[in-house]
Amino acid sequence: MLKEISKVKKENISKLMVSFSDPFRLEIIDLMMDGEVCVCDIMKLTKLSQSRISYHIKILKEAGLISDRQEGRWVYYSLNKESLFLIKEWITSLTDYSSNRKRCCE
Amino acid sequence: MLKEISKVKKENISKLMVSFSDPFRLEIIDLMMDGEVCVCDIMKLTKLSQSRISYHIKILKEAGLISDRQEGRWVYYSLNKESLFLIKEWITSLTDYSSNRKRCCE
DNA sequence: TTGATACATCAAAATATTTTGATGTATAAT
DNA sequence: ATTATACATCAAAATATTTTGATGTATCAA
Repeated sequence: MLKEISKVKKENISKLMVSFSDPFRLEIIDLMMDGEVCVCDIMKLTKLSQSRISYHIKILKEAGLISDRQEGRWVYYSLNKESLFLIKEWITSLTDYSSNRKRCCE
Repeated sequence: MLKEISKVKKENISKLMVSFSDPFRLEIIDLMMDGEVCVCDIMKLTKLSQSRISYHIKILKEAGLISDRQEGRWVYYSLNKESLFLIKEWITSLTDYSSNRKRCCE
């Protein structure tokens, strides 16, 4: 249950969800499904400006959703499976809630 | 793969993610884990103002994350398991991406 | 060592979201 | 009928996020 997940984890979830909440970030995430990509790849494939991409990449990185690896002039970004697993776990805890109806306001 | 998920579904995902992106909405979702709640419940448990709660409820409802059921003066809200399942499916598709590294920018 | 490439960072402007307080509507109890 | 409760809606203000264009840094090639 979410209530048993620590405050730290809850804040992680919150940040991860925010990182998912922008359509352009979803696009970028989409591109990362096939493996590593660099900013120049994203530029070619999305037609977003370089600084705009860097901004969104930063949000994703700070949420812990992606990892980076530098190689010369290029920085390769890829999805962080652990974070995805954390979210999946959380969603699962939501779907498993007890459906006992209870009356309120009485 | 996300690419195979239809545009409509993608937009659903986007809206669902936005609905998850506010800490107060996460709190409200949390409360719904144990079953149905009404606005007055949420007011008592979160100390948020009534209109503020109504606003967030609206976002959650429009994203399809929650369902409502009126009974007299009260409106009971509960999590919509189908939507949660959709998200879970999507996250799963992300975790299943092939990890074949590929070079870019060359 | 000069110039080009890949990307990050910054501040300002543009835009979007959230909050507040007031008002509106429906239900129900007196 | 009148009043109270539960909630929705609205417009304005407050706040947060995103975009833009400029500048900065590191790497590499000539």
